[in-house]
Amino acid sequence: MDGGSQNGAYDGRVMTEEQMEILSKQIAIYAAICGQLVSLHESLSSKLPLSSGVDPTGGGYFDSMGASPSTYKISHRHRWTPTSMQLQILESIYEEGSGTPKPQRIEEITLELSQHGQVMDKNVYNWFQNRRARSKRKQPQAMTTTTVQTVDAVAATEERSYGDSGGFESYDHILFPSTDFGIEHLLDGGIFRER
Amino acid sequence: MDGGSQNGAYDGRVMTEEQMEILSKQIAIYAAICGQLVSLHESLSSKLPLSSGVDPTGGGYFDSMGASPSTYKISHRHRWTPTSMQLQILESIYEEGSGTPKPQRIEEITLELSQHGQVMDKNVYNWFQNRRARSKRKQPQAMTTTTVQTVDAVAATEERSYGDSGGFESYDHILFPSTDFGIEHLLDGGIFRER
DNA sequence: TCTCTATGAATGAACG
DNA sequence: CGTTCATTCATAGAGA
Repeated sequence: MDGGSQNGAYDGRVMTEEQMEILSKQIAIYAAICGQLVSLHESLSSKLPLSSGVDPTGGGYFDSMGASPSTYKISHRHRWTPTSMQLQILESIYEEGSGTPKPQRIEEITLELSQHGQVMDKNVYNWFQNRRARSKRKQPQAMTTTTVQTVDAVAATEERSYGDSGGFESYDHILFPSTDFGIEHLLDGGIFRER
Repeated sequence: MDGGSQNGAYDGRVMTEEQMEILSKQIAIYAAICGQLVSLHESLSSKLPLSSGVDPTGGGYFDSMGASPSTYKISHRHRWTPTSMQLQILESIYEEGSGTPKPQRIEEITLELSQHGQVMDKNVYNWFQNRRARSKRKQPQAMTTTTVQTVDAVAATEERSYGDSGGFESYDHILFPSTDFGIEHLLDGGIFRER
């Protein structure tokens, strides 16, 4: 990336660290998703028995399933870490208005999440608990107009436009949204291209 | 694995309805994710990397100032650094016997500290948490100066052992995979575009 | 400059 | 539920 404006002692228009960080995160999620997408594609298009609990990319932190069944020492890599996908789903559900995670609902969510990585009910429960607790503990400390070149206030406009209809409960709801990205472009260019 | 089209003895190179369906599914998921990605971006881009997304507090980040005589860089967000004054106060309070400062107390302390530099209660909270955790870990080990490294080394070793099963344990591994997706393209087209 | 350490911050899990 | 503990990640600053 040429960056261009490298003239001078101070370059202002290249990415800031912050943006870089954000970008990284996005790419991370994007990459993870794409990986799963590919897996899904392979599974489905070859009509393989799509066994439950496909764990392609998202959650490799569990060293359980794998090489030696006899020597599964369940290394103490405790502490479940939600995958990007799982996080998205969880947040969606959280904002779904149902601020109260019903005990039965937990299981449903768990089931859904387990499609993207290993999860237990307890994890989901904890997550919601923490989430709520955390939300409440927000500091009334007013920001002193730090304005780190905050890009847009558009967030307010489009914010959570997806959360109202209870979308992520099952895939049926998101199967055919009004997509109109440059799909062909993407397909042709990168995702589906084999390397 | 290509054939096997069961409905109809027709095996061609064009897409079958089934495949079409699959593709649609994939695209749908992809689209949904991208939508959330944008939301995530909006959340993140306004402030620090709060991976959980919603933190409207806009808790401004700032840089330590005051004590350090020469260099104060206002542009570096991230990581509050307590001034020496603040440190003294904090330590005093810490030793005051109140091993666990109550949440309300935190605010008082924050107020007090803010007289000597910018602080947020979150910072104070974290400080006490870390302080206590740190003390506790040093105690049980009669480490005589050199042992510290040993322990750390062991820990480090154990930590670094992840990634064997495909490696998605932490973001580090998926932040920049060998992606070939035209990132710049995407950026230019949508995510980072201001509107 | 590069590395290593100290420590602020994030968060899953647990306690009352 | 609210609060606290434990573990881990990331980064600023010191040292080589």
